[in-house]
Amino acid sequence: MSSSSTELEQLQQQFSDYLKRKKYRNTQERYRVLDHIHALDRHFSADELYLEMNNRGDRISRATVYSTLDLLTKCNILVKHRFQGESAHYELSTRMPNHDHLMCVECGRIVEFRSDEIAAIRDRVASEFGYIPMTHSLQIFARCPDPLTCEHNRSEVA
Amino acid sequence: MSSSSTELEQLQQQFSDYLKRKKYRNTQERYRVLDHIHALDRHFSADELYLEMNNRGDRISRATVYSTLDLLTKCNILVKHRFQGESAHYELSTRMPNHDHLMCVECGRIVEFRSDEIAAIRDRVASEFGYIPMTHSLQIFARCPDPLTCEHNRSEVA
DNA sequence: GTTCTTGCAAACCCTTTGCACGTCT
DNA sequence: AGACGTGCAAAGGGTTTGCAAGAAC
Repeated sequence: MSSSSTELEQLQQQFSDYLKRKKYRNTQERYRVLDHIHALDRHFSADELYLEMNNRGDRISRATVYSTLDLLTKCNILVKHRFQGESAHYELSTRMPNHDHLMCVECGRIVEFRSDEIAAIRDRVASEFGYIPMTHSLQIFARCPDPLTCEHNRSEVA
Repeated sequence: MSSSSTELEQLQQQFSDYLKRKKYRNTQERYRVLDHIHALDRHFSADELYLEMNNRGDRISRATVYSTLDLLTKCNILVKHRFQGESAHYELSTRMPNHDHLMCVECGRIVEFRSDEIAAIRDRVASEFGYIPMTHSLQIFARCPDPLTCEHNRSEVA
């Protein structure tokens, strides 16, 4: 039903609606950023996106990349995650819906998992406070089960 | 039942157990940081803590503050949050248990709310992957209902 | 034509690091 | 005594900002 070009068109429409609603301008740069993101299927940082676009000859400045990522986050096309000790990472809201992250506090290992319950709680809580729910970012901190690779074992065995 | 000195003693014991387990040393600085945090009842950043301690004549360096906050986070005495665009914020795990944060993507306003369900999901998910659950940080992104103060209204009314 | 956006580079802020000195065991 | 931790200041990395040139309306 939904071909990949249709999905991109939907994102462009969503972005365009937002820009119009806010009286921001429809610039080529903003749509070039969106197009490039759509071609990715993973988390990425602002700088990774900046470098990849320029490596492809799709010239753009860091300032524009940062500014556009901010707009795309505000209109709910992107989700922004701030993992421990790392730069901000973004991903399309439509990519792998309702997944979250479990991370080891010792070695930083990250596991992605799905939970529809959390999205339900999110929508309910936001509505209770009169907010319009958009998205969420949940990080569970835990200790990794791997005694061999986890730095856990500075001096203990498990 | 639990006086405030008892609560502090429990935290000190928890910290001391962790340091012993890891063969880290029991330094005065580490316990001074813990004592100061215990006296707070709010979120704080590393730099706020550094400044407050030094303003009180409780001299300590930034490097030690950062290092100690990291240890306190790893042993589950503190939770570390990374809110949008801000420096890392910490709070005692025992402060207002099981609460999370709802934030407006437009104006940054933050609402704290309680949900025991999320802690239950956290524990279940961590166990499923064989991890030892510790804590979590959930941020719900939404749009603020206040049309007067939320910057929302660059050009719209609601 | 006016206003907004872009690009560039410098500035900025938070955090980490290197090294000498001090402290814990 | 030896190893680890602290303090200081400088470096580092990600992000934001100021300003001139360019694009959108």
